[in-house]
Amino acid sequence: MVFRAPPPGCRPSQNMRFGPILNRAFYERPTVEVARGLLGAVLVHGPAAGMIVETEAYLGGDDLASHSARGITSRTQVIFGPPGHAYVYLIYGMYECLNLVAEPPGQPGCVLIRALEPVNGIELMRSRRPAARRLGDLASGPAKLTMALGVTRAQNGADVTRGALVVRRPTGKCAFEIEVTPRIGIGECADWPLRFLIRGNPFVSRR
DNA sequence: GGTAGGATGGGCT
DNA sequence: GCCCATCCTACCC
Repeated sequence: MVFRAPPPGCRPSQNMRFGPILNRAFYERPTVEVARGLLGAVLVHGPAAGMIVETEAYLGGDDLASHSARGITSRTQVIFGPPGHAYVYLIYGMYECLNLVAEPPGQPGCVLIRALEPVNGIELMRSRRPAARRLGDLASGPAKLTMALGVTRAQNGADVTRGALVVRRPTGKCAFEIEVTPRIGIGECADWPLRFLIRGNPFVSRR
């Protein structure tokens, strides 16, 4: 199967070289700053990689949409731990979603990665995502991208500042505007403006 | 182009 | 027992 070429615009080049790994200090900041800062960065898992084009912030305090809202449990303890770690959870009994923990240790806050623009290892991603018919379907959703990258609950609690699963700065310049909308698929706090996406990027989960 | 409905299991009341 | 931070298929314009 031949994928249609991606449209022109602010695109990462395929087989691009990446910059340095985002370090602990990057994540040890307010969750919204981390969510915005992750846009344009490259999520790498082994040979597969994609540029982050859509994120959502899940806060502490009175954000009742957050899994951390009802306190520390065996599932949510990672969110209260040190920043720069992966929080991966099972959703609808079938799919897995990847978050990156923000805020100082002890303070809850995490960023859901909602969509990637595939960059490297696209054939491998295709083999992991047989249902994807177009390049734009490969990683354009929180569970699609974990399938494409091979991320599972085995990575829950993993340190994303070192190891197989990391986030890197892109090299070179890539200017874009950040669009802000309410988060998708939640009941509580449904109108809070905590979804961030690269404006005009065709690989987001929805417009 | 669009959407209704089903899959499927862990977390929490 | 109910609720999901979802995706895919079938079916209908």
